[in-house]
Amino acid sequence: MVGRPAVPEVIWARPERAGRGPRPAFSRADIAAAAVRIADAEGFDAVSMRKVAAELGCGTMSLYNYVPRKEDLYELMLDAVSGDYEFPEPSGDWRADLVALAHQARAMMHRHTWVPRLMSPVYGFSPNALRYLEYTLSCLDGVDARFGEKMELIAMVNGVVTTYVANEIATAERSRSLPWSEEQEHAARTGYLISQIATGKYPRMAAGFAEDPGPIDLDGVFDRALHRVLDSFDR
Amino acid sequence: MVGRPAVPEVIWARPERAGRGPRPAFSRADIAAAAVRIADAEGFDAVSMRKVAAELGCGTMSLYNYVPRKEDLYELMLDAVSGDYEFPEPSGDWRADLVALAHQARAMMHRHTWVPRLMSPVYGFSPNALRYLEYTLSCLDGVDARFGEKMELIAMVNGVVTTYVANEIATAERSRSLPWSEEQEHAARTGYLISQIATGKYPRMAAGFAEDPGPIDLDGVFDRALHRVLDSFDR
DNA sequence: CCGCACTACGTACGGTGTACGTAACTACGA
DNA sequence: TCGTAGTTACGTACACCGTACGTAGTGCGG
Repeated sequence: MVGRPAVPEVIWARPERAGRGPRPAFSRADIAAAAVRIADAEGFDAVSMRKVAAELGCGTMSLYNYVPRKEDLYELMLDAVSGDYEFPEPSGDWRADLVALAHQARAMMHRHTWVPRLMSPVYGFSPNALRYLEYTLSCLDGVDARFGEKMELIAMVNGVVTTYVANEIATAERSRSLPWSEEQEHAARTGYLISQIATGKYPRMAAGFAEDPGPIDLDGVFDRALHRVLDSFDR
Repeated sequence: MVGRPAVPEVIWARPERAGRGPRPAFSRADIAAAAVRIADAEGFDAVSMRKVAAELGCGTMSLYNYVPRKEDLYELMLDAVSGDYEFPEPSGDWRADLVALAHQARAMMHRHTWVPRLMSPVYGFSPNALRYLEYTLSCLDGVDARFGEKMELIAMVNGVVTTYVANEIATAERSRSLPWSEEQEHAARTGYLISQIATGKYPRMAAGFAEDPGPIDLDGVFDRALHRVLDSFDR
C-alpha cells in the first residue's frame, strides 16, 4: 500500500528514511539531481515521472514512494539548484551584497532556465530557501528598517530577478523547440510588427522603433532595473 | 488537408477568413471567449483543445483550422481579456495615469487569475497589446526621456504588476484545487516553518516572525512596490 | 519472532496535444 | 460557366502524461 496522504504535507517535514521496511534505494538529492539533469538537457516540459524514474533506473511508480505528487518533485528541484548559492560574509555594504546575490541568482537561472517557471511563494520554505532568506536578512543587519520592510525589499529584488531572467530566457529559447530557425521566427514576428506599425495606428511605437538603437544590452537593462529597486529603498 | 505551417506564423498575421471554402463557423473572438470562459470557471489547466471545441459545439480537430497550435489559443485568450482595458485621455500627470493603468491591470488579473501565467514578452504583439503599449506611451508624451527609457519604465511597471498579482493569486488559490481545506494547508506549512525556525538556525527570521504584524495588507504592499518603481524613474 | 509498515513495480484509466485521412463545400482562374 | 484547388469539418489513432490500485517482497519495532 502506497499510502497517499489525506492531509496536507510539506515534503520537507517527511523523514527521508522511515523506520520500517527496506532501506530506500535513493536519496532525495539523487531524485532531485536526476530531475534537474533532465530539465537542463531536454527542457522543463520533458520532466515526467516516467523519465525521472528511468534516469534513476527504477520503476515509475516507485518514485511515488519518495515524491507523493509531481509538485513535490518541483520543490526538490528548486531546492537542489538553490544549493549552488555561495553566501560570503556580508561586507557591510548591503547594496553591494544584494547586487552580488542577485547576480548569483541570475547566473543560476541561466544555468537552469526552467527555474523562473517554478518560482512562486508557494515553494518558499525548502531548506535552501530558508538559508537564502536568512543570509539575505543578515546582509541587511545594519539597516535601520522594520522586518516587514526588509522582507518587502527582498521580495522586490527576487521579483525583479525572476521577471527579467524569465524574459531573457523566453526570448532566447522561444524558437529552441520549434521546427524552424530563430532567424525565421524573428523575421516572422518583426515582419508582422512592422506591418502593424505601418498602418499608422501606433505612431509613438513607430517613432520609437524608427530610432533603432541596435541590439538590446540585456546585462545593462537588468542592472539598471536592479539598481532602481535598491535605490528606492535607500534613503 | 489541414496544412500545418512549415514556417513560423504569427496568428494575427493570418486572415480570419480565407478566400476559398465554406465560411468559418466561428470567429477568433468566439474561440477566445470560449477558452476564457473555461479558464475562468475551471482553472487554466482545464483549458484543452477538446474542451474548447466542446464549448463551441464543434469537433476537436476543427479547432485546428482556426488555431494552428495550442500556444496560439493562449495568445487569443490574452488578447481577449486585454480588450477590457479602458484608455481614458491622459491627464498630464503620467504617474497618476500609470498607477491607474496598473490598477486596471491588477483588477483584470484578479478577474482572470490565469493571466499572469501567460504573461511573457513572447505574446507581446497582439492587437490589444499594441493598443495598450501605444496608450502607455501616450501617457508619457510629456516626459523628457528617450524611447528606450520609456520602454524600460513600462516593462518594470508591467513586471511589478504581474509578479505581485501572481503571488497574490498563488497564495489565494494554492489550496483551491487540493483535497483539503485552506486552514489545513496553512497549518501544515506554518507548522513546518515554525518547527524549522525553532531549530535556531534562522535567528533573523525567528526574530522577524516573533513580531507578528498580523495579516498582510496586500493592497498596501502592491501600491508601495508600484510607487517605488515610479519614484525611481522620477527625477 | 511475528506482524506491520515500508519499498518496489506492473497494470490500467482517463486525460492530453495533434498528425493524418476523408468528405463536403465554395470562390477563383480559365 | 465550370472544374478544381484550397478551405472547412471531423473521426480515428498515437504517443505521452499523472497517478490510483493491487501485489509481492523486505526488514525493523514490539
